[in-house]
Amino acid sequence: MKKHIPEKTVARLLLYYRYLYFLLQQGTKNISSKSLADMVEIKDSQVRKDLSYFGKLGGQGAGYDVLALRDMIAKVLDIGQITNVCIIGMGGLGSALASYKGFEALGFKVAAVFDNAANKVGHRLRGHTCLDSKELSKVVAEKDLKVAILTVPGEAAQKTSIALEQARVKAILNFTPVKLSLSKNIKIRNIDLAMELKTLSFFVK
Amino acid sequence: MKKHIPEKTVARLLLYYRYLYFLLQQGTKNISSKSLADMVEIKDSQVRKDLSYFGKLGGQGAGYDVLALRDMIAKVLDIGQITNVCIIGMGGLGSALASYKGFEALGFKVAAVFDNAANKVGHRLRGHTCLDSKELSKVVAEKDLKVAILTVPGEAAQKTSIALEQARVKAILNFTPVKLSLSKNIKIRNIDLAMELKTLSFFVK
DNA sequence: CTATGTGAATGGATTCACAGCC
DNA sequence: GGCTGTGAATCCATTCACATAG
Repeated sequence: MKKHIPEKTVARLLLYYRYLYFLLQQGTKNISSKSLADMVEIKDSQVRKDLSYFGKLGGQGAGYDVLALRDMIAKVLDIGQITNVCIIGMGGLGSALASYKGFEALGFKVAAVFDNAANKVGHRLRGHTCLDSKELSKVVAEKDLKVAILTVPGEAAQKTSIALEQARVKAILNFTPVKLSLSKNIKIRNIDLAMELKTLSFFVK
Repeated sequence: MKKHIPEKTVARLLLYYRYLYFLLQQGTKNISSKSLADMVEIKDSQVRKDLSYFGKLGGQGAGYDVLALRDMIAKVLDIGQITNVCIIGMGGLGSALASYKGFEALGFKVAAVFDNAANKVGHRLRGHTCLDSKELSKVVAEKDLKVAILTVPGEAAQKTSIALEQARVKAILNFTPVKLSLSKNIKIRNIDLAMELKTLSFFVK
């Protein structure tokens, strides 16, 4: 039971959640750290350590109650709550993410999409009316958006991210290969798809 | 100058490469580990440690030669070589990746795309004729594909990944939220977009 | 006797600090 | 003097191992 939770642990909680969800559907009531660890292909001690950040959850000698554990994780991760997000840059990737089912499944709702190309602004794209990037500040404030997904071309990334910061967004999921320089009040997570592919293929030898 | 190169180092090499490329265009001939580190927002010692895996590259007291360094990284990472990849699952995400410019920029070429839906197979999608997943083995062998991008729905992931293994693919970039169970001869890299978004938004509090 | 919760040990990556070379 | 290359020190995450509760 500590205060600071590592990022890796948060990521694993979600994996646990998915399996617990599945187990519940099957009617499984109880599970040991070992069984859960096997499903995720990690060590049982890792599971216990991760869970220990959140207090005593399992009866000793008896494993964990699946329902209680799932609910605890759901609460910690705010699963069940809807979180509104916006997407800036409706190119191929942005458009795909605008209708990505995986986000919905975790309670994310794409509440606004932006672009600055005249042939996109004002048009329906993947169920959303594309807004002009100029309206970012206004819309972010109106809808109280805290998280943005950045899928603009690299050249526009830094400029757009400054606009996001000014619009008081709290976090950016950055799909551009550009290192964003912003104040550290704003949390950034980078996903560089080409880099992932390159790193993967490097080890194929 | 060691033998085993950490994955994190490989990922950073690509960042260095991008900046070196840019510096060359500017006509910058020489750079210190400190300047390069500042651009990437890491410590200078990290840069030197990463580079030291590949031998002595910088004149001591004199920094690194931009051109030589860029070429070294290009060689290590096979930049300039075309690497053919395939995509399995032409939903929204798969389609977006099929025409993703970032891949091209690093020398990846989408050489085949697959799906098993009757309304997709045989049709042109993003410049590629969608092939039937049944032909995986045949096409992978013909085109000597080593890397696959997996963007099928979660339910189909494990089954499809087995087909990929049988087709002798060497690496999979897995966009499904499913933990693939395969032999360890096959290298897997997981990108769970919803998890990334969830992990990011967890820390917004 | 079983399986948790957690300090202690390990392992890996990052950072420091400085000897060595330009 | 300036800056690299690298062992040593540090930091953080994972794993071990065991006292403890049921």
